[in-house]
Amino acid sequence: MASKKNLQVGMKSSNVSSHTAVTLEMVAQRAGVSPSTVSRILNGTAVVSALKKQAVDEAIATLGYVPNPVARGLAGGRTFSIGVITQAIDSPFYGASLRGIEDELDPAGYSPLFVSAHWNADMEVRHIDMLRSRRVDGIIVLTGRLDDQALKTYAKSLPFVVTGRALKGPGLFALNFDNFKGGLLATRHLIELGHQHIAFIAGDPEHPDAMERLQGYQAALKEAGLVFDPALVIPGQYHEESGLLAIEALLATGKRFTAIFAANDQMAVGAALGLHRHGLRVPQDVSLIGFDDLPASLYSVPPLSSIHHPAYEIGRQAASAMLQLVSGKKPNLVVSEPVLVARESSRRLPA
Amino acid sequence: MASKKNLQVGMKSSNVSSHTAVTLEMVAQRAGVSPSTVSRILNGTAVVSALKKQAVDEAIATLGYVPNPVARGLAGGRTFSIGVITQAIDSPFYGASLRGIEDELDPAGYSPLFVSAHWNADMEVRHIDMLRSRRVDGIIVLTGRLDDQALKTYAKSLPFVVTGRALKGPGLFALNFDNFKGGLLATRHLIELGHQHIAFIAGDPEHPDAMERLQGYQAALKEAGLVFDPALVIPGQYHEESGLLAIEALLATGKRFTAIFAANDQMAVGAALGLHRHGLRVPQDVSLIGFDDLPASLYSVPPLSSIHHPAYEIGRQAASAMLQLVSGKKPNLVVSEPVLVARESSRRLPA
DNA sequence: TTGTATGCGTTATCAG
DNA sequence: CTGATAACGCATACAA
Repeated sequence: MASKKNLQVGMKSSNVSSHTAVTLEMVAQRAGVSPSTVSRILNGTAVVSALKKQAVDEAIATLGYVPNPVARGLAGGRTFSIGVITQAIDSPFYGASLRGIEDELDPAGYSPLFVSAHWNADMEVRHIDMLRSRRVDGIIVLTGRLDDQALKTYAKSLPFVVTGRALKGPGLFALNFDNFKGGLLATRHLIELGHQHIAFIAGDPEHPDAMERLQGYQAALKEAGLVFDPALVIPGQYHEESGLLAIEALLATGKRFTAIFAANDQMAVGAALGLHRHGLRVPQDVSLIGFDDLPASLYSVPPLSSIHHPAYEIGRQAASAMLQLVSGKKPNLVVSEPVLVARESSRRLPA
Repeated sequence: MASKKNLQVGMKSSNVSSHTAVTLEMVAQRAGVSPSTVSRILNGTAVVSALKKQAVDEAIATLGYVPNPVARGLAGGRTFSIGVITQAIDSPFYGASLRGIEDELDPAGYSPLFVSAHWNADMEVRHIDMLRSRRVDGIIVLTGRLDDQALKTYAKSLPFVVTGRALKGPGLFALNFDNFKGGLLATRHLIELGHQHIAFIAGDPEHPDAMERLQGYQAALKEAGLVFDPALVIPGQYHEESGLLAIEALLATGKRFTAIFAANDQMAVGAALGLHRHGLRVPQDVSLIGFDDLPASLYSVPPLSSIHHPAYEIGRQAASAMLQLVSGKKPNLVVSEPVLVARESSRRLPA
């Protein structure tokens, strides 16, 4: 009993708990049962008499016992830790997902182990091996670069949850977001505002989602009967610098454009600065819309119109799916749809 | 032996490594030595004959042996994992520090265990307990809320590295940043530009660093012979919303001001939007400077002047210090000084 | 239902 | 210098 101990030792009351060296064995002794019984109760492995369960629960409470995840891991049991492979630990977009994962895992007693792969498939493999050597109970991969087949193979021996792709397989769950539709919505928005010359700042062609957004853009153009001009599509790399550079490239073409759709908010922000540098005002001279709806986009000048991409929710869902996977259930989740968030960076084209 | 098994099963070769079940014992057998010897070589615990070392190294290489951190942890050895307590896993500022920590720890074979305490001392305590139960080799606390005494007590049983405070103690290393000087530099910059009515958007009074920045602001005013007007100091919470609200509050006072120093970039960005909403241009009508120099500040419209706060470096240094601490050395690092980064949001006051 | 014995992969403590 | 042997804390076949 913590209070009793404090009394005995006469130690100065403090919120610093001395490291709990309370073992399962001690609990067993206190409760007058065998260690296995305690283990059974802890894991629900088998049915035990209500009486003993009582005693054990009490012992656990008074002793303040907390299982040692390390020992559990070694014994072949679970480590209660989930590996999470993100691309950059400081990404403004994935950051929200990480928070979602953390929020979902924590109450369940699981700890996330975050690692960054920097868009590098080899590093992803290295990290997966590392995570397995640490005996994580499962791995969540946020938009990885690993090919689907490799992922499927991995999933045979360890639960996997992946975002950003459509996949199915045993021990594998995928959460895909409709990037095509997002691209469609963004472009439609601009078109409905009267714009007919819409430039597109593309994401890295290596990213499937970037390509899907481009296709959405093209589809919207087509359904509106507008011509698709490849010269108005500027390549980018999903970061601010790309947006800035894209404006230069765009202006250099001499083509007319009254609106820009950037494949993500970071590039949109860069584009806004590029426009500003050339004395072009947003939205008076050029309408601008991004994609992802980063928290910061609400505070850009002017606030950026965007396509909401529920990163936090996706994180929670991925973690939730993982929790179900590790407990043998089959995840059953629907990912939310992209939705347009019209703010001040886009406006109707003056007649 | 993995290769033999593969042969038997005739399994398709793939780049997905089947989980390395290569144990230290197998290495020992292959090398014709005892497990203890292998362990010694691995940890440099004792001197072994060059000959045996050769054999063991070879066995390790050919077998592709990789130590099991979990077993190491249980055996009382190190887990090669470092707990990192940040305040929000998706903070734009701390994100850079996390990356620094990751970059420094990874090559050393250590893994960070990131957890968020959300500026809550109780949660910090909970996380520390959790991390200890996971047998981390040390804990890095990024600007925690825990009181110094508690931290010192914890550090007696486990290496701690803390940022954002000045502390000393056994097994404890603190990396403090000179926020006062930063505040001084920012304000001086504005004064040198001819501004005499400088508002200050303060950070949360609960944060010591926020108070230090305020003091720097006051000191700069004083050394320039300018009067300190408390009405020009608006409270804030370090987030964008605060900046936005601060502008309203500032304007409501009716006081004159030609420049604003926000205690961090996030509030500066919010302030920029607030100014924009009132038709006030930055920097033509109001000069603005932030603090922290977030990566995104380079791309705000206009690019934000700020005080560079080397978050990434601090992360690396914290991790480096931890690495030294766990290996019994005494860290010897100097934290870099704040430096002014003048961009386009601040300009000379027209005569 | 419950207890006993064994093993998980390493490190650490002993003897030699 | 090196090799047995005992923990580390828990889960789990195997017995009872």
